[in-house]
Amino acid sequence: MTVNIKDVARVAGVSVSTVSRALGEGPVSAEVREQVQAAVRATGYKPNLSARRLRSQRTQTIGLIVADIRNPFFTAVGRAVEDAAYRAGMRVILCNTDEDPAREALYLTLMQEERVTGLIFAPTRATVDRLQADTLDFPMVLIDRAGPGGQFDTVLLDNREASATLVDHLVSRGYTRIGGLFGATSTTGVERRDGYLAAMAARGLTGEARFVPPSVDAAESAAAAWLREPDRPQALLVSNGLFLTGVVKAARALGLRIPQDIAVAGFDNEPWTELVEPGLTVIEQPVETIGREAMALLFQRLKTPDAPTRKVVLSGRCVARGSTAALPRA
Amino acid sequence: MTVNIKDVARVAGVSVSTVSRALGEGPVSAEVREQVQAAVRATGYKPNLSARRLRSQRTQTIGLIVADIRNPFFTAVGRAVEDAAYRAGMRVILCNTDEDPAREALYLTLMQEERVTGLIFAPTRATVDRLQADTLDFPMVLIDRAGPGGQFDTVLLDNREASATLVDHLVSRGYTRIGGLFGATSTTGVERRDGYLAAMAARGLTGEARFVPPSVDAAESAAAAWLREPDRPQALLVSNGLFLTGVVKAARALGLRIPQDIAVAGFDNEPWTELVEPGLTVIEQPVETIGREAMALLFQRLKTPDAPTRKVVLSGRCVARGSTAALPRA
DNA sequence: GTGCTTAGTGGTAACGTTTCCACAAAAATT
DNA sequence: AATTTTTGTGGAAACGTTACCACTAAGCAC
Repeated sequence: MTVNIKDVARVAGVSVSTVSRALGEGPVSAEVREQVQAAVRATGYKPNLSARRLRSQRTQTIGLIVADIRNPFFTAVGRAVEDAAYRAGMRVILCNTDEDPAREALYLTLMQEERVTGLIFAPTRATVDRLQADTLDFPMVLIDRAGPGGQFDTVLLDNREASATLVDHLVSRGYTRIGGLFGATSTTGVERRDGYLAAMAARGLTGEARFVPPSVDAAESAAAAWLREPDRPQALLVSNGLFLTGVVKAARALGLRIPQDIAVAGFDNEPWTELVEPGLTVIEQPVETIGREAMALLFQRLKTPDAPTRKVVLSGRCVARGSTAALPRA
Repeated sequence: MTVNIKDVARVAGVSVSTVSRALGEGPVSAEVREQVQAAVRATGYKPNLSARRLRSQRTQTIGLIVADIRNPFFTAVGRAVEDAAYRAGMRVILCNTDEDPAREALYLTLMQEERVTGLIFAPTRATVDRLQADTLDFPMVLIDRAGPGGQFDTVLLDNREASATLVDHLVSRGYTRIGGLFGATSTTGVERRDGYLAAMAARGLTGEARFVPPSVDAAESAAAAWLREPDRPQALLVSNGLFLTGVVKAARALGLRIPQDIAVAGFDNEPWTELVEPGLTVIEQPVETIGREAMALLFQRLKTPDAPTRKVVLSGRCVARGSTAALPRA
């Protein structure tokens, strides 16, 4: 049926092992290498990666488990991870969990069965505590979300700082009654909540944080309900790009103007946040850096398995726009 | 080192073949199956997928090659493909070509080496003509872009119709000087251009189509240049979601109001197109359907390899918004 | 009771590579 | 010139599965 290394060997008039060496490393005379390459071209030989992986015990595959590739944060990170992987001659297996712990568990065992070289994982709060380094046969790097202290290499945003930056920004523009909308399933949501509450307290203000399931629709209805309340906040701090869409939708639906009726500040500097009037103030996450750094940590770990665990904390950049324009003096 | 099927057999007190049968199909007594499962739990056995694939000659893997997963169209399609694949117990290998023919060729041979069960591919114009069914050892389904007539199963939008719908819509709102911005590397761009020109001609109007490389920045600078010309068009038809971002950016930068100074109609009903004032008129593509349908075609082809090639053409839905509001009578 | 199917099991040969080992010839060292 | 090292090569044993074949014991029809 399909041509294998034996066929190439026969055509080239050399042994199987010589073909293997000619295609990979190993001492082969220039003459023989030429013959082998010619035989490969003549036969249309394509090495079988399953066989190679089985024999060599190196899969050259890395796993990437995220909540939802449609979340623009994960889209960008995923793309960066894949670029880095393919550049290093590795493949990527991508899995979407939709923040469902059952699916996380499923994909985690899939990764074991694939014998991945390494894994990059953005876990929910529910599974993050169950994670045990010693049950895995490969290194794992956590992204976006914090794991149990010091067990895994991690790369994430300084979420407390970022939230505080947004609070400070809002307060400096005159807002005092500021509400916060956070993702319920991730440690990220919790950290951003904490940073928000701490910054509010430091200013002598009391905040109100609400948690919502991670979807545009959930954010929209939560925001709509909140904005209909008689003593609705003057400003909303919104924990991610999906939520931002929902919040702006809700504001529009209620006929509320941004920022006059409700100011908005959030996360993820998507192109459209600049375009929707009057421009949304956001924390820009260094998404490419996060993906690249995660791969770098993974490769480092593979090289030096016993090195101490590293945690890379990156700072976001505050992009101020019209959605948080200064409140007119009362 | 890592536990294999032999270890399980020893612990369960049965033969290797019995373990294999107990975990897969095949006649096994209830009692023995129970023992095997216990042994699997006790040993923490995880089957080695590389070995399984090599021996069974079934990789249960499908390839997905797209231009850029960050293009929201491909993000959504990709997600739908992955859902369908995992539901069928298959994995997905995702590759981004950035519309580069060299990378397309690279990934195509990668797919051969992976011995994928099937491939879903959105090729550039440059490679689409080179594609030969007989050089591939697996079925391939083309998405979004048309291939050489009748050689491959295909699922795509009715691009001519969609463009014509937008033209008709614009004309009915009073616009006559309508320009078109299309992607240079895909047949999609060409088809949308054709539909646009035909519809214009049918109305007795002459159109002007410009092609740009597939990136936000290219679209932005092309649009900016066009809109600075003295006899700039009244309306712009924009061939995809990435371009839309660029065009709106360009209009904003030049201080042009939408639709008073420049009307805009485009493709891809992203959430933000509703939010950016005054709302962008777009053709909504049935992205989930496209992904699911591609997988369905693939499975159908695997079941009946010799069935005639099928081409599924889906209609877009026109979502009219403020960016194409009626022109005041002159 | 004899033959015939079928469920359940074990042994073993693949699947297509890479890697280890042995060995010869050539090259480098003493 | 004798020796050690290096270079290039082939044979064969893995890697961890599944699938094929052979076989026993049990069930069934006559």
